[in-house]
Amino acid sequence: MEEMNKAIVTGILRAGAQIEERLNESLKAAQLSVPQFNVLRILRGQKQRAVSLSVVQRHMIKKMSNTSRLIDKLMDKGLVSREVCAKNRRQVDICITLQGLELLQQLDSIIATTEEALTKNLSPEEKKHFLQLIRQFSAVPQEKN
Amino acid sequence: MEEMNKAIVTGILRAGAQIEERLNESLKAAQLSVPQFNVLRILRGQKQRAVSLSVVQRHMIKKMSNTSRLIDKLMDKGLVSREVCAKNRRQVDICITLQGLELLQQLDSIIATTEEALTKNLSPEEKKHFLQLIRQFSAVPQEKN
DNA sequence: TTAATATTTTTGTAGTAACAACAGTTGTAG
DNA sequence: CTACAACTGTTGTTACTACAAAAATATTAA
Repeated sequence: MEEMNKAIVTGILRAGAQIEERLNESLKAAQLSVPQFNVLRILRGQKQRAVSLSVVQRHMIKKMSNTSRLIDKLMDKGLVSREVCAKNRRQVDICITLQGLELLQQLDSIIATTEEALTKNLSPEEKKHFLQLIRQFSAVPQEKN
Repeated sequence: MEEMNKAIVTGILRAGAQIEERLNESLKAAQLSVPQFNVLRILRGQKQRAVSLSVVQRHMIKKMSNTSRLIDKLMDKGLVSREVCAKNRRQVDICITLQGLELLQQLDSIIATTEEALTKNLSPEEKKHFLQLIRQFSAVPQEKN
């Protein structure tokens, strides 16, 4: 059983490395790193609403202590905007720009193709089952931070 | 279906991040990073046999272009030895030291516990099935490098 | 043998991440 | 109102990673 646990853990790590590698390739032309791309998608998910840094962090895959500098890079590229929140000046309102939305839209089909290629070894039935299991794996009993 | 592919991909990334986080905690006391730990296990898997850098790289989870410097760190800690290969002086023979083996042995139970905790949401049956699916996910048609 | 090519590892460089310390703003208690 | 604590985000520092170029050795061809 110990062996099985280890095999599962390394299997996930291996699959994750494989995914990151492919995504990196797909994003290279757009000069985006995987975390940057994910932040853009998080912001798009907020439907144009400006959100604070902490909200972005909560949605990120990795905790990432320096999200500030990641946003800096996206700012430099004109993909997001950032301004001090009027209601609480400790916070910053972050928002995806039109240019950011356009870039994402352009990447959508590329990424969809990559994701399809990555999952091609699984049949639709297997995908469904796998998704259920991977979610169960990551499920947290309580606390949803 | 596109949505399902995306959900699977992000699910794996999320699970992977979760695993790395836990492993990092477990290895912190030993001052090892996850890649360093994995290299040590790879070397142990070779049963004391000295192996070249490229062999280590082939077994690593991430390609990692600078394995040299990772090995440097392990050398500094006295966990591995490295010497120029006698038969082909381009290569280096890398070998885990006794001290490295002892450290691994000491970590084995800690890591086993961590891995068990990480997989606790799955029943034995589900683990078996999940392992089969994750392996299928990562399977490569041909080429086994 | 010499030159050209390939293989294996190392190193330079720049970008990215982790951790902790810091600064600015807000809330609360006296 | 002032002082203290809490919250939010930024910055300093150090270490790590990726990519490409370099160095050292081996192999091949002329």
